[in-house]
Amino acid sequence: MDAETDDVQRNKHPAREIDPIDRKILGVLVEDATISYAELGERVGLSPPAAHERVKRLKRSGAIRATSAIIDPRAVKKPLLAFVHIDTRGWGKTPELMAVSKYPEVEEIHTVAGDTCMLLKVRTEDTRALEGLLARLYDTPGVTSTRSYVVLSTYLERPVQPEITSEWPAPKHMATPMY
Amino acid sequence: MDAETDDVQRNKHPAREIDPIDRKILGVLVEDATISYAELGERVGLSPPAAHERVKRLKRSGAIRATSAIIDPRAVKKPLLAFVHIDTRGWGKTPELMAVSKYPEVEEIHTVAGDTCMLLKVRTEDTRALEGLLARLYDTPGVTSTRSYVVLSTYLERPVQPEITSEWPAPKHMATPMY
DNA sequence: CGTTGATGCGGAATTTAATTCGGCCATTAT
DNA sequence: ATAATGGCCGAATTAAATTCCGCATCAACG
Repeated sequence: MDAETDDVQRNKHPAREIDPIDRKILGVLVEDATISYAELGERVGLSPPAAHERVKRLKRSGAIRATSAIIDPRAVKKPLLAFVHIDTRGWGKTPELMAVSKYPEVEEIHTVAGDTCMLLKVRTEDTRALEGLLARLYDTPGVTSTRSYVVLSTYLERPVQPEITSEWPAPKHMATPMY
Repeated sequence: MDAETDDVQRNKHPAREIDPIDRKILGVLVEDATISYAELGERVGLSPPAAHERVKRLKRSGAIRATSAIIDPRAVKKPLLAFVHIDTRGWGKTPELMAVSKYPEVEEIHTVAGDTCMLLKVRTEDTRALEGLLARLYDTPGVTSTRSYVVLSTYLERPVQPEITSEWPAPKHMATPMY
């Protein structure tokens, strides 16, 4: 079982390497998921049915996990963005800690190495609601400390997860690391 | 000029409060942006044209900022997720710092209060590429120190920004803060 | 080499959905 | 009271998604 099968596949069908056209398609769909296949084909140089088939394959293979509307947080009254680092006893994913994922304020939960065990991305109506969330976290068995980073302003928040690039940008500085 | 006009409006048209049906629509669209208006209307209790008009309005008002395909980071060879905290001299948004937003590895840039000035969410192919990015950051004038949190595993990553709830979940613990 | 099978493509046809239109009802302002 | 507005529905029209073939390319295989 090679890396491809183990990684991307895992969840789904028979992989098949992502080619440059696929990357273009992904790039377009990240910007607008409701584009017509006619225009998508236009932009990537394919006929509408061909573009359609590519997209179907990308969905089947799991490369496209979902399509989603990007909501303005202010419109749903959750303008406050914060990152919360949590230290826990034992570093385990206990049921109590997992229950945190059911809080609607919590947008992401990751575990990271080092002192900080968990890292949350949360959105709330205001600092008062953030404090309420922190209170609930401290009530959660296993939580020993938290540190919050309240976002003052956001310069960049790309439409979605990874940035798609057709040609790989040469990381110029990588040739001369300085540490 | 009231808060609504100042906040949500700003970018766009004549606001008009988001009602429970709008919230339901947003919730559905966050889960799947390519659903047909027929089914959307079905789920929120409207006819297809009515649902269509609601969505158009939500887009015009800016509540729906965009639609996007959610890509599996492994499919585009960027399986490594990390959060990078950056301390800078002077706390200013200099052109050099803003140029960081052009790095394709960088998915989000926020400024936060406290010692840490900037907070980045980045995805790279591997730790080597992350180091390359850090090297570039250290080359950026104004950067004094960085701290990286490499994500070991992700428990939750909701399809998109804020969690949409039709009825507000009562924050039980908020009545008894403990600090 | 020639053959076979599989894959990806484009054009045309068909089915389905998006969009427009007109009229109705409720709420609000005059 | 009544006019005006906004939001909805059902029907009609337009546009797009999806299916259906036939063709070309490539690779494995005889």
